Amino acid sequence: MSIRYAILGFLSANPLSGYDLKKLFEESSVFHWSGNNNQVYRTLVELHNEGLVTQEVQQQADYPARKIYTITEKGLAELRQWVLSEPELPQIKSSFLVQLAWADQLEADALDDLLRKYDAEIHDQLIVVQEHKRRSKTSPQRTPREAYLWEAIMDNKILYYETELNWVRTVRETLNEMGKDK
Amino acid sequence: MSIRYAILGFLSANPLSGYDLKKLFEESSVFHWSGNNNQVYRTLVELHNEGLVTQEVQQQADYPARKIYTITEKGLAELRQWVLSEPELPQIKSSFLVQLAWADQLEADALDDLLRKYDAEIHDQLIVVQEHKRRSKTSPQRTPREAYLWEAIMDNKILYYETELNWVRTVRETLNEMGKDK
DNA sequence: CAAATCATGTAATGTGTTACATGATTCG
DNA sequence: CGAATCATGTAACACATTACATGATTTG
Repeated sequence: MSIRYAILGFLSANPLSGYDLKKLFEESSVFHWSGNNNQVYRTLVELHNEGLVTQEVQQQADYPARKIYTITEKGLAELRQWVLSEPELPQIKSSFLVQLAWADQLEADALDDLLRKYDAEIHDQLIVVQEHKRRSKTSPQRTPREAYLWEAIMDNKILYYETELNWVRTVRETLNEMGKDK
Repeated sequence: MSIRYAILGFLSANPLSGYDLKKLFEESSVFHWSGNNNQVYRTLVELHNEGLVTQEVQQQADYPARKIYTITEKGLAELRQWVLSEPELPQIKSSFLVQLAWADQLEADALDDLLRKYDAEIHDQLIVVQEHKRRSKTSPQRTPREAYLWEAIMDNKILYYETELNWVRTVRETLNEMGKDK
């Protein structure tokens, strides 16, 4: 999947500029792109060439001009079609699990330190998404059902981090138990 | 993180050929690379140039020659250092959540269908990793602690899919409840 | 006899990040 | 007065996938 459908999605709620989209991606944890300019601006040019969006230049006094992109009928159709396409499995890249796989060479306390740091990182991130859900600004919320869907998406993230946190704590405890036996 | 540490990790247990590594990546769900030739063979050449592995060509009657790679002291040192490096947050790319975000345009039954398909996919994958854990072939298992670490890694995956499955079922039920009200 | 396996490798393309570049304005 | 914000865009590079290519052997 590429960023194009996420962009079409945002535009289906509101016309936006590249800069707006960039910020939406930066702020969001669900839309996993970093919000780098290169990708956003290039994709908008592509979508424009394909006639999925229209462009309107908005002049502003004392500020750079904004290019406002609006989704077309064709763009809406493409989005609708993609939303109906076969769901894919989430792709998880956990460099931490790879580290753990070869962590047997470490001393007990170095390993515990690693787990402690991972615990802290996950915990921080959990706070971030919980806070995010409370504010829930990214959501268009046009209908009650849409509001629920966005809430469910946030809950998915929260559940993930909660599960991860429980897991790492169990692992730490078990390893410490094992350490005592030696 | 790049594939190089995963390769060094596998080589720290056993000398292997590029083809062996490719298959390990293909079979594994934890090591998230697809096992494409390009990356594996190129990375091995790089590691060889940097002196982190040595290469030995093994001639075989009736089969193509294999290039067996063995990790060097320098390679082991680099691996050890990486294992101690700051753990990173897992990167999750869920195109399904992006689909859901814009799924309010769908009819109730089309949306339910989407959720049902996701449920099925996750369920299948859960079976795969559970089976994987039972066989647990990828693991070198040199010490009891290492055996536990590999088990914990498998459990992490299993917990993830279980949580995901519970989540999608709750979402489906809630949406069906909401549908009745109409 | 077709397909899969063994084993290597390259080409083309997709996807994503960081850093660079510009230039005015506003905020601390 | 330095840093951040607004707003656009490009260059270079990192990481990853699919497909192509070869050629013998084994399995269904």
